[in-house]
Parts: sequence; structure tokens; C-alpha cells
Amino acid sequence: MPTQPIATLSERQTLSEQVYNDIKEAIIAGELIQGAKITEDELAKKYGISRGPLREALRRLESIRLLIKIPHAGMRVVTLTPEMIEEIYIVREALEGMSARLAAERMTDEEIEDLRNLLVRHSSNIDKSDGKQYFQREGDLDFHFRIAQASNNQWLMDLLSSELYQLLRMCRHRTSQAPARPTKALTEHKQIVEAIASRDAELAEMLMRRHISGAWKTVEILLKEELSEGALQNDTVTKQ
Amino acid sequence: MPTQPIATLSERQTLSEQVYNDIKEAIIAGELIQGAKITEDELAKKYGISRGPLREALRRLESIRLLIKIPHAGMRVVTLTPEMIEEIYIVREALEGMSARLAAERMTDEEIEDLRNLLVRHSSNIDKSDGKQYFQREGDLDFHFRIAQASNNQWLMDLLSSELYQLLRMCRHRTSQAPARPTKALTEHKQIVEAIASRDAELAEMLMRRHISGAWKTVEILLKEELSEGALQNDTVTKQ
DNA sequence: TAAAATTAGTTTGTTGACAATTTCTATCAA
DNA sequence: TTGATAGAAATTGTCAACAAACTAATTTTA
Repeated sequence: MPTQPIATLSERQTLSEQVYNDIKEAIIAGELIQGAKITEDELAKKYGISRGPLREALRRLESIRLLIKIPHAGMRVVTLTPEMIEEIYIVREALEGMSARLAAERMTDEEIEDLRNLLVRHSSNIDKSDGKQYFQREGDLDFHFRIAQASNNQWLMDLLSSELYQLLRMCRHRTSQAPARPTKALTEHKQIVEAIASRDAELAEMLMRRHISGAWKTVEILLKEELSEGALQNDTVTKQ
Repeated sequence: MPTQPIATLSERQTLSEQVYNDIKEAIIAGELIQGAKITEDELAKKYGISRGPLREALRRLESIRLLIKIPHAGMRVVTLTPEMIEEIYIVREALEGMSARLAAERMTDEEIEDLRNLLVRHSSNIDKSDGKQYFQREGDLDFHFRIAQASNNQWLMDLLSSELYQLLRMCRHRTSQAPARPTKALTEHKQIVEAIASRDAELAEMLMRRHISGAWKTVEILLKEELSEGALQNDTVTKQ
């Protein structure tokens, strides 16, 4: 029984695309550790392809800032320093703020209803899940993604979904960080949806920006704690 | 006489990079016309390189949105529709607004002084130049670029300088459009610098956003005029 | 005659080999 | 022991040929 209809245009992914996705997930999940050197031959063998398509995949990963390249000297997995993470949150505030503004102007009533329902589900998840933060995180990104979609701005959407959200996912893996404020975040999400529902673009933007800069402040504190712990550990190591 | 010092690290560009820059400028200048199909073999011959490095260059051009690719079916030069141009200005408003905010917080006094001097030069250029819009345009981008730099946010800077400003340059070539409001723009630039100088981040952001959305409104009108002219021309052609 | 199917031709995707550059290692001099 | 230097190994950059996919033109069929 052929489950797939015959495609006029190849729905089969190109090797380069497959490997691009595989490596992307490997980086985000931390399997390829930060700062690690990438050697083309090694990776090509690992994925069983030649260097041509692999290089193309690597180039794409470079363009979404998951890899950093130095000509003739190779590529490394990006290292998410606290400074970089701050940069990410700053760009995010600008783009998602605008995204919320546009969503307030352009989102259909149906989409708004869907978004409300999504938040209801999140609400019940918070009560149930004892530590199942994974779903909370994905849910969080889902919320933001839907607003990006509603902005009806292709570039904005691409920027957010194919670059920024990937980096965010990586941050979350890195700091193994609990959002730590699920109920607060949920409340803020609800406020944002209501601003959108009442077509108040100004307010939607303001709330979204506050939401994100608030998230950054929480992350910043976590990073500082982590850093001082790290320093402590380093001390111990040095003293050995 | 060796004018170049001996380099430890190859300052010689890779073929891929050279061709990337060449094609980029060709697209922006309109030598490669919008919507035109790109065939790898043809371009490779034209630039005298093989398809390998050419493909890499094309991938990079795709990542900065100057080319659009459909797997197995080839690439085309991007077509700047009015909708796309609007998207560009919207993203620009968000990013440059944030950029101005950060600049107000982080720009050094020296940089501010330089920026003031730049505007003085622009001022005198406006008086002199009768229609030398080229320099005005480049000057305009220079102003915005310096603020992006002062944001001290690498990602923001990259996004603006290597993606957005290239698209803007292309828009300007496309619509052969006079900024049409050089003195007004200059006044706004001055206001922005003064907001930065007084370290008023809120105001700097607000003024920058107003400056850009104002620029969009002017462009929008120009595009509509162009469109109706185009429709008129089409009519004529159809009637022939 | 018009629509569908087949086939030829063009273009992209992939491969493995070769050239150029960098990095590492071992040697030598201070 | 330290520093520089030269050669060897490893890695990236480039090339040209082959395979797979799409496009367009021709033929076949209703």
C-alpha cells in the first residue's frame, strides 16, 4: 500500500540537507561539544557521504551561527559565552517585540483562539508535570513560534525560527537550565495573547519585550551562579 | 617593491570568497537582473572557476537572501516585490531601533564626536551636490552602520551590515529612487545623535524607529506610483 | 486536435583525486 | 631550557568526471 502519493517534485531530501539537519541536532543536543574542532573528513566518514555535500551542510550551519569558520584553518562548534547569550536575548527582544506588534494587527480570530487553547494546555501541564521541563520548553518555543508566524513577515519568521530559536534551544541544553519560572511565564503569555486579542499592537510589543528581557535577567543570574561555581571548581583543580 | 608585508595567515582570499563578492555586487547593481535564472555552469565559466567553489559562493548568497533556491531546479536572483521591501523595512525598524538604544548606552564620547562630524560633512554635501545622490546614499548607510557598530552586539551588526544593508542597497538600485528627503533625513539623523549624546536610550530608539518607518512611507508611495506607471505601460503594450 | 506519455537534453547533486595551505613535530642554535 | 626553523603530516581548497533529477520537445493515443 503506497502511503505516499507520487511526487512531481522530489520530496526526497538531498544528502546535504539530511546531514545538515543531523549535525544541527547533534550540535544543539551537545553531542558535538562547544568549541570542538570539526574536521571534514571525519564527519564525512561518520555520515557516509563525500566532502562535497558535507561542506555545503557546514556552510549552512555557519550561516545560522552554529559553526564558526576560519579560512584554511577549519571550523569549530560555536561556544555560547554569557556575552553571546546576552546578544541573542537582545536581538530576540527586538525581533519578537516587532513580531508581537504585527501579530496584534494581523492574527486571525481563529489563530487567537488556537493560541488561547494552547495556553490552557500548558496550564494543565504545569500542574501535572513534576519536572518534565522538556515539554514546557518546547511548549514555550511553540508559543513564540506561533506569534512569529502570525506576523505574516516571511523574513522575520525565518530569522526567528531557523536561526534564533535554534540558538535558544542550544542555550537551554547548555545551561541545563530550568525555565525556573513556568507559572510566571505562563501569566505573561496570557497577557500577551489578550493584548493581541484586543488588537493593541503597542501593548503586545511592550509586553513581549518585557517578557523576554525578564527571561534574560533570570538566565543572567543562572549564568553568574554557574560561573562562580565554575571558578570554585577551577580553584579546586588548580590546587590539586 | 613589495608593497604588501609577508603574511603569516593567508590574506589571499579564497576563490569562493572573491566570486561571492563579485556576484553580490553584480546582483545589487542589477547586472544580474531580478528573477533571472542562475545556471552554475554558465557562471563558473564566466568567472573561470569550477563549480565547487562557485556553489559555495551561491550558498552564501542564498543565506543573505540575494538568491532563492529550489532543490534540483536551480537558483534565481531574488525579486524585490513591494511586499518584500516592506518586510525589509519592518525588520530594519526593529533591529536598528534596538541598535540605537544600545548605542546610546555604549557609544564612546569619541565615537559620538566622529558621528557629529560625519553629519556636518553630509550637511555640506547636500548643499553642494546637485543630484549626486550616490554619495548621499552611501553616506546614509555609513551613518546607520556606525550606530550598528556602536551597539557592540556582534550579531546585530552582522545582521545589519551583511544582510539588511545589502538588500537595502539593492532596493535603492531597483527603484532608482532618490531618498527624496535628504534634508529631512539629515535633521532626523542629527536628532538621533543628540539623543545618543545625552545617553537617552529610550529616545534614541524611538527616533530611529520613527526615522525608518518614515523612510518606508516615502518608499511606499514611490513604489505605488511606479506600480501605476507600470500598469499604464502594460496597458499600452497590451493595446499594441 | 488535444492531452498524455515517452524520450532526449540540460542542469543539479555527488564523488574521489589533486593542489595549496596550515599545523604539528623534530631538530638545531643561542 | 628556550626559541626559532625546516620538514612532515594533516586538513582545507579546487577540479573534472559521473550519477540523478528535472525540463522541454517529440511522439503516440484518444
